Amino acid sequence: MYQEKTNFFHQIIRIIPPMSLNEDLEKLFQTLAAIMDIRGENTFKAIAFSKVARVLSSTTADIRELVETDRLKEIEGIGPSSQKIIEDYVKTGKSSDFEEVAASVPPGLILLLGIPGLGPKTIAQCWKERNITCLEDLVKAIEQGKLAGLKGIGEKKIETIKQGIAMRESAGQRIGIVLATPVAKGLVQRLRELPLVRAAEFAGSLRRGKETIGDVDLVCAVKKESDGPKISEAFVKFPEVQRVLGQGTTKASIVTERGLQVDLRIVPEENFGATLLYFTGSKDHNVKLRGIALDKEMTLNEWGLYRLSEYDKAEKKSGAAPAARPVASKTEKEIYAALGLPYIVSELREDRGEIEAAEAGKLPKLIEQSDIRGDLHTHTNASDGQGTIEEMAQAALALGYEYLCITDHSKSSVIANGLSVERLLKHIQEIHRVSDKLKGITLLAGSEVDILVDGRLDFEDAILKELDFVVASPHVSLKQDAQKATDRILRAIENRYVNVIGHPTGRLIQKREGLPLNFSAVYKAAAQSGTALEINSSYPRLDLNDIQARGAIAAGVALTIDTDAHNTEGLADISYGIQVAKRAWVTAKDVMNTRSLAELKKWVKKKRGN
DNA sequence: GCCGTTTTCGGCCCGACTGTTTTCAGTCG
Repeated sequence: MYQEKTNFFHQIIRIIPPMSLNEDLEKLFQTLAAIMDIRGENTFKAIAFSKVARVLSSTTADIRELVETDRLKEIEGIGPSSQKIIEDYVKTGKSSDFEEVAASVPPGLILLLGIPGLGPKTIAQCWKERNITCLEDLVKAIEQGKLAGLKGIGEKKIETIKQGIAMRESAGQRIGIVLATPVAKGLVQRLRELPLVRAAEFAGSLRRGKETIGDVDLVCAVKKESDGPKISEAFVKFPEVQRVLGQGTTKASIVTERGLQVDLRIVPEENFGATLLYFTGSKDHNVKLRGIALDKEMTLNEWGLYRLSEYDKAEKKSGAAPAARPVASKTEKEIYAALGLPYIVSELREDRGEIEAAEAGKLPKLIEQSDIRGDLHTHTNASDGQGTIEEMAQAALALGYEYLCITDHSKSSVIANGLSVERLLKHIQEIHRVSDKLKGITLLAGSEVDILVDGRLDFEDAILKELDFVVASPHVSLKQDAQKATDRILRAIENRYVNVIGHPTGRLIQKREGLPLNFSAVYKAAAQSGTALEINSSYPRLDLNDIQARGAIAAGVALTIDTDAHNTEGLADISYGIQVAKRAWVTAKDVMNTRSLAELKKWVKKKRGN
């Protein structure tokens, strides 16, 4: 049933959007969904609009082009109403349909939906019966006791809302995976060491490899239900725990010293796979799986996959598995199999076509860390790194790499102690000298040459020519407009000595937007010239991101996955780049540093044209 | 609002928890 859509998706994926339009429309449809909720319209209207928002946020299709060629309606989830809104917006920069709806609800109410414990029904009630139209009104109403008397709202509810507002105001923003991953892995390790524990994993967006997360979800399996309390008891006493938020027989919730909230669920081992699947998400992925289950007259929940006929008759009590024999529940793999699907790795579970691809037997064989044969973007103490050439080489050797490219900064990066031409030429010799000395690994003499504001490079071609490999990266002037930024990167791509564009946008997660590139043009030039784009694995770069990297490979662009390591430990960050690559559907053949050294050299030579 | 190889109308994923209730509505993930 998804075949046709899948084929279409593969066709349109070749065209890439200017990000801002997609983001604008995403926000518009999110708002529309929120308004539907507050107005109390059919819930499925809101769900339909939020689905449009999500589809737009995760597509690599060029919306403008889809509008021009009248193919918008071919995207699953976009019906006539949404189509009209998108078309109007693309053509005129606004949508009268949207504005009309938006005018029906005070804009301040939409922000209230972000308060935990406060939902659309209550917000609508506050608005209609107490004339509350924004956060300030709400705070005042609570202070003056004006919420009392509303149907279904008692003292406790008001207290919940108050706490929700406070929580939102002090809300720690989302936490980077680079902080959360070690904590989660440490806790999982401790759980596994407990005598009664049969299995433990982290779930949630952390397991899906998202770049930031809200909290950490852990799932832990025990032999029998009655073991739960002991695990819960032990968990809240782990040394990382700073504060205990809640502790029950099947779940516990704590905060670590860095303010990271961790929720633990404890289930019998026969339900472990179902619970892990459920809490790994994404929600949209799970919704689709449940739909498939229903098509097969089964039902999927956090306890397992059950035949509807048996499930309906079974006795159910809260907090325990239903008294029916599941079709599958112990492992995720068994559940997917029972649904007629191959196993889908967690990084793909975003409802971005993975279920349709799985049904069609077209899931890609994703890249693994073990496919990486070398790192092509690393620094030493010659510029702003901390290790010597040899120390970096030994660390790369320990990772099993065949080659390592040393790419210290170029002369304009003064703050980073960038190399002058003279220093660079000596550095090249030194890299080759160390390489000759070492067994088991080859060092390439490279440079991370600055892409200057107008796209010129920081070294002349005559110098670049002396290098084995060139990474060109933007470091300054990262607030250019789209035209200037794109021209700048295109000019660098066209240079025959440039092999990779390093961290192409220069963004920093949660800190800096980066260059607003016209990716469609960048991909085209990169593919035609034989220039790779980098997935920079160091946090908070992760640049390209998952959507951009997926667009790149669909456009036939080669990638590299590098760490930009500034010390020996930094080389291990490759795992984060691999996660981004997996989320981008990247296979080993899409990535240049999975190739042998000979192939890599051949590729460099080809672009140089000699 | 969106969708369709049993449907162009009538469905649309599921359970836990909380608070306000006396059988349920709202919120959340």
